[in-house]
Amino acid sequence: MHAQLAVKTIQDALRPAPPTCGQCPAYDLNLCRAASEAVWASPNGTPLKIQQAEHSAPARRTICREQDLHDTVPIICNGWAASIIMLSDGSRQILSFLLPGDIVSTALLFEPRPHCLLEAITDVRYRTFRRTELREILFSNPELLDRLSRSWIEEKARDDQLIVDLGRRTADERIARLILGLVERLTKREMVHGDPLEFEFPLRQHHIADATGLTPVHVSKVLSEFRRSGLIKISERSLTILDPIGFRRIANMR
Amino acid sequence: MHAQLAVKTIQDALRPAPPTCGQCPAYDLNLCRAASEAVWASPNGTPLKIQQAEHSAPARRTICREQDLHDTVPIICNGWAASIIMLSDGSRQILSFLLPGDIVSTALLFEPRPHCLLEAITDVRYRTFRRTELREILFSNPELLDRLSRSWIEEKARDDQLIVDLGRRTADERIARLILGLVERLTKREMVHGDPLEFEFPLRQHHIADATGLTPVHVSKVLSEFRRSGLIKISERSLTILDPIGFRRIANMR
DNA sequence: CGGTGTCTTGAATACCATCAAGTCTTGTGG
DNA sequence: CCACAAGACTTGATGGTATTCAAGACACCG
Repeated sequence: MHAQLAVKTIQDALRPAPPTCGQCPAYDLNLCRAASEAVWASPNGTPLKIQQAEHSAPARRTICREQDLHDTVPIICNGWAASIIMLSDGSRQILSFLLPGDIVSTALLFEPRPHCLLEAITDVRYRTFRRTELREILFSNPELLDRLSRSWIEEKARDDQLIVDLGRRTADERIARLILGLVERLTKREMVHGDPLEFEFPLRQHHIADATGLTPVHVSKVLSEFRRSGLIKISERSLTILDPIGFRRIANMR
Repeated sequence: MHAQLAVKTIQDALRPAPPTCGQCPAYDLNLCRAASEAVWASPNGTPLKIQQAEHSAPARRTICREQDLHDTVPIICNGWAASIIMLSDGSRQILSFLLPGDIVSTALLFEPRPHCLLEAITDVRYRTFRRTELREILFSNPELLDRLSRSWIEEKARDDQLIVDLGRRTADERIARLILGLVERLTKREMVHGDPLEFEFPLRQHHIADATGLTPVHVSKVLSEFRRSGLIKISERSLTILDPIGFRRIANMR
């Protein structure tokens, strides 16, 4: 596999100015914003700004590999990404989809090795912070520590839910729950439009398959069935939930 | 369901003295030990010992429920427990088995609600620390913070592995990997005897089923097949791995 | 224009669940 | 101590869900 890294800071500088953090849909819940705004006391007493760098990766590009060592922690600014574990026979399991404002994994604050592949789904902009600095800042400020602990808890809760979904639910339930989980997270970021619920949906069916432990073929069949039942509509990389009540019923069959 | 809580500190006092922490098989990797030994500065400057209480629960008893609120964090001293998510149709998913020295979940340092059921598998002794105190201590001492971060990372890594196992592996692989994962953790605690590998194995087949997303019936069939192939032996609540190489091959089929 | 990636559909198959019956063990109360 | 009930495990028969295999339609891109 042709896994060229996508650190192209120089080219970025030549492109039209990227949106500022204030336009980030995750502005209010963003660790990145908090860290950027934070000022900390350096060892010699001078207040310092945290160092950061902005990067981008085109859709489908690998952002970092499982065995790479990094002294920086990435946070997604824009676009969708996925953290993925690959098996030797080529099958893949997506651990989580990363949306704007998400820290890739809170565990990265403590260890340099991500243990999973990070892949861009859409074009992605992301920011990296030096691990030691970021950790220092987050732990030295009670309000930031609180914010960190919430994202830690949320990360853990989503892992637990995924375990239950993969262990104990049918294909229909898994897929419906995946979509509703995304709706919830997108809603917090104000990336979902009103009634009926509609939002940008860049996932390919193979992404859904890799996230739900199914095959792309079966995902296709389930989604077709959802459409035939009038539950959802998918077109132009956009998803509409036509029957929220019926759809939630599928997701909560047990 | 008859889920009486098992906090019987008074009765405990009447029983023969429990083994000391020094005899805990997880002594060296134990957060509990570190916390117990730690001394911290109180608001008025006096050094304080952390408060803790010791409890016990008999096998099969619920230790705490998903909706309970606790201002304490439990750490297992002795015996096996499981954290479990229950679905409304009665099916269960075990998120993790808890062994001596394990903190139930690092997320409990930040939130009072466990989100999952905690159940004793064998008779269990456990210790509870006040959340605010424990957090304070762990975060104020760099060596303890390091220890905490390691157990956080390990917890995350095990969650990720479970997700992959449930999403992408067959029944044979899941069961073999569950057992080998336990061997690894028990070995660190010096709870595995030499060659051939043998150890106390208190899990019922329904525990294995709940942990691997299978049915007890199918677990029985797979284990029988493992025995017939001469890979393992189970008797008297004790498990022996007769053919480590063959068994690991099953666990790493992809 | 061929190539690649994406999605769909049908047929055959594998894996695991469900159902059912029976053995054996463990615990409990009379 | 025995009788009985409940839990744990096994085994076989049957069925359903999801996989695998295969072929074709369609869009997009260099």
